[in-house]
Amino acid sequence: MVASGRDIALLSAAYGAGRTSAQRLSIARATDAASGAFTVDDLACLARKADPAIGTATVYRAVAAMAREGFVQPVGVSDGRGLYVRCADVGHHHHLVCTECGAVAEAPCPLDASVLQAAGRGGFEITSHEVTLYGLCAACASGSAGPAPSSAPASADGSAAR
Amino acid sequence: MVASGRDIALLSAAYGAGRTSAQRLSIARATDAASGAFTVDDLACLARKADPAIGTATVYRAVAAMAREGFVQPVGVSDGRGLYVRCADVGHHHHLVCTECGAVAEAPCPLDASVLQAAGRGGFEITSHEVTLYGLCAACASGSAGPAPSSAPASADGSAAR
DNA sequence: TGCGGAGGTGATAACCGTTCTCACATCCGA
DNA sequence: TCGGATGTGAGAACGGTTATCACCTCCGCA
Repeated sequence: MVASGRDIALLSAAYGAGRTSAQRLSIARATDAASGAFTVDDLACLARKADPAIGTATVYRAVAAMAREGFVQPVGVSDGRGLYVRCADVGHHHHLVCTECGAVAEAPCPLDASVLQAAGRGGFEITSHEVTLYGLCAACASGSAGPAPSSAPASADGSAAR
Repeated sequence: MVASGRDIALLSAAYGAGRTSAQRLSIARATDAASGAFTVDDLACLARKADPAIGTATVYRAVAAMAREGFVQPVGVSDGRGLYVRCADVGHHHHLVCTECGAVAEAPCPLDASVLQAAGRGGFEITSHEVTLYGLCAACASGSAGPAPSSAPASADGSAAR
């Protein structure tokens, strides 16, 4: 495998201290190439452009490893398929999902301790939370409906707050 | 079918103005009997206590109809199975999920307009959002680990905020 | 009360995303 | 160079969900 210093940094960020391989590098690069949210299948297609022999099981294993490292984050389900996003920021944050083109941006946590405490009245002891914001990205909002990818997750799982 | 006035109200809340049936009544009652979050399979088991002949497809159709009416709400995925909760409040609200016993409580929306606007800096126009809070219910928090149902969704989909 | 159409039902097959298994290949430390 | 640990690909299996089809039930109408 031909890996530059940048690739080595990518592999270490994606898989931690585990073993590396050409396939895993292709998959890690595919997460960079993917704009917005992607399914395992999307990732497999992208990775196969670099290495057509990559198996489905390998992609699932790599995604699981990257999720374990926090390099990608699951953000719901689209059409019964798991949806992931590549997280540039490994700290605590949430996601803004464009319902038009599927683009995903990171957002700081909009909740603070007092808000969570108030929400947890009634004896609930809140330990973690999950926030996903849906709307239109700048490009889609300005009317010039951006290039909608074929796999655009119009709604992560249809359960957006009404 | 033997339906009291209360059952009629239940059916109308669950399925809107559509046609009713004994099976749908059993399924609507099962959502009441289910404590916390439930899968379609849980619901089918509960409904079959009243009517053992209810088919799987019927339960899926009924759940889809109830979700359309906002009578139940999807709250993620557990073990690849869709997870739903019965919503007493059809207005805008979110859910507190106990990671110990799977109990679900409703919580008022912890976000206000200014918070959402701040989160949407960068051109994102936020139209809706989804918040799920995880933690321990009063019973579990007090140490007397409540009765954990066999199907307890220890974590809705493992993607709770880190 | 009887009729007819709309729509719900149960059984079952099919679909499809995901996981498991197994033999083999590759990597890395000794 | 060797050997153990671990990644890989192919393909089968699993399991939740959906589609199909013939039949049944409900409801409005005359």
